[in-house]
Amino acid sequence: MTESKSDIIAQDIAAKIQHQQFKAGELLPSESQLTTLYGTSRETVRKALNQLTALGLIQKIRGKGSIVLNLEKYSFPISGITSFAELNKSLNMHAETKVITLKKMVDLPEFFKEKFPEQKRQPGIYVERLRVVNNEPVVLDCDYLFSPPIDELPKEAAEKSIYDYIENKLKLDISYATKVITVEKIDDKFKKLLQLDDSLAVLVASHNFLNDTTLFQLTLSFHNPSKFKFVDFARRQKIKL
Amino acid sequence: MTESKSDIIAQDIAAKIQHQQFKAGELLPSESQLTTLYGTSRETVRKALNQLTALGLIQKIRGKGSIVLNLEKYSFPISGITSFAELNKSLNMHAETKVITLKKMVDLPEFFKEKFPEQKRQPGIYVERLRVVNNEPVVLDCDYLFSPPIDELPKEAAEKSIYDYIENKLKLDISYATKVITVEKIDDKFKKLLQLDDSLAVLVASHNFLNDTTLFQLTLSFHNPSKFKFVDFARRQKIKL
DNA sequence: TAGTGGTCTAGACCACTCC
DNA sequence: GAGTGGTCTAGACCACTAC
Repeated sequence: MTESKSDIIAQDIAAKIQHQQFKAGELLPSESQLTTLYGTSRETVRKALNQLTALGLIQKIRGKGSIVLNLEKYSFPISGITSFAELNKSLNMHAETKVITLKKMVDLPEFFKEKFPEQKRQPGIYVERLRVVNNEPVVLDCDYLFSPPIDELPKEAAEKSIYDYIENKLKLDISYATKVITVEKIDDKFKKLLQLDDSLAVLVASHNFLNDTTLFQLTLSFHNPSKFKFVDFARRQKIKL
Repeated sequence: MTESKSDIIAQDIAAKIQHQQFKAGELLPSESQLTTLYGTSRETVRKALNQLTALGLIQKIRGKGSIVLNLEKYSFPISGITSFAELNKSLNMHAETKVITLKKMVDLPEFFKEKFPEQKRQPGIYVERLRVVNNEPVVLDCDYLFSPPIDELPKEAAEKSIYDYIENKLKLDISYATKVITVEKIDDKFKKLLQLDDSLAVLVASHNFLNDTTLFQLTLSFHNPSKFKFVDFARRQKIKL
C-alpha cells in the first residue's frame, strides 16, 4: 500500500490548493517546472495533474497552463465513494451516529430483497444507523455486509467508521460502487425515525465492491428530502456508449 | 479535433464490450496482447484501459488481468455531462422535447437569481423545454445560455440538441459541469406542466463550463419525483481533500 | 519564437497471481 | 517461473497561446 510518486504529487498540490497556496483562477507552475520541483519525469507529473483534473480541482488549457478552479463557488463536490465519517471530517460538521440495529442474519432483510431483487440468499451482518447533525436526524443508513468476506463487525466500528474497519482492520480493498438515487415512499418506522411530515424520502441504493469485483456491501440510505443535497462534478465524455 | 490513438482504442474496446464480443465476467486480452493487436505502445493501451476503468466498464486486477464488469446488472451509469438528446439515443427511449419558451433576455430570470445568487447581470438566451416520455411529462429543463459566447439559438437546435449546436455549429468546447441535486417546492406553473399532484420536485441545478473555464450555461431541471432516477458510478478516492 | 500542454514511444523494474 | 498489471523514465514530436 505504498503511495506512488504521482499520488504523492497529486496530494501535495491538492493540499496547496486547499490552503490557498495556489489560488483559484491562477495558474499552477508549468509541467516542466513541476518536473524539476518534484525531481521526477514529466509523465509522472502529468498523471498527478490528470487526477486533479478528474476531481475538478484544476482545468488544463493547452498553450496556457493549468488553472486552479474555484470549488467553493459552485459547491464542493465530494464524490467518489466517501463514507459518512470521512465526510464528517472533511466538512467539520457536528455530527453523530446512532447505531439502531446490529445483528448477524442468514439472509437479506425483506425490504432489501425488494430493492435488490437480483440478490441471492447469503448470510451477512445487518446494520441500521441514524445520522444526526445539529440534533436533527438527516439520514438513515441501512447496510448489509456479506459474510464472507465480513464475518464480524464490532459495535465501535459501526459507530465510528465501517470503511475504516474494513480497510484497516480487515485489510480489504474497497474499490468502486454503483449508486441509484430515487424518491420513494417509506414505511412508518423509518418515517418516525427521520421525523418526517411526509412519507417521501430520497433513497440512495448502492452496490459496493472490492478490488477483485466481490460485492461486499449493499446500502439503502433514506434521506430527509429537505436536508438532502448531492453534489457532482462531471466531465464531458469522449467515449460514446 | 482528431482522435488520439488511446481514445480510438478505448472506443473500440467499449464497443466490443457493448456488443458482447467481450463478455461480462471475462478477461480482456492482456495489455501486451492489446499492444500488438493495436500496434502501439503499452502506455497507450494503458491510457485507453484507464478510461474504461473510470467509466466502470472494466476492473483491472494486478497479476490477473482486466475483467469486464456487468453494467446492466446494477444499472447503466451514464454520467459525465450527457445531454437529453444523447441519452435518448443511447437508451432508445421514445421521447420528445416541447419547446415552451425561447427568448433573448438582458438578465437572468428571477428564479434563476434565487438559485444562483452569485451570478451577475448578463444578457443571454432563456429556453424552457418539457421532456415527454411515453406521453408523460418527465422533466422541465430551464436553460440560460450566456451571450457571449452564445448569441443565437435556432428553434430547431432547442428542439433537437443544444449541445450538438454548441459543439458542432459554434465549435465551442464543452468541458465540465457541477451539479447539485436537491428536493424543492415548485410553483404552480411548473407543477401544472409536469402534472404533479404534489408541489415537490427534484431539482438538478448545474453550472456548465467550456474548456477555457468560461461559464456558458446555467440549467435548472425540475424532475417529476416519481420518474426521477440518477445513476452514478464512483471509484474510491485515493486523494483526500 | 518561446513556452505551454497533448500524445506517443521503448524500455525498465516492481508486485502480484497462478501453476 | 511465466504472465499479469503498476509505476516510472527520458526523449521525441505536435498543437496551441502569447508576444
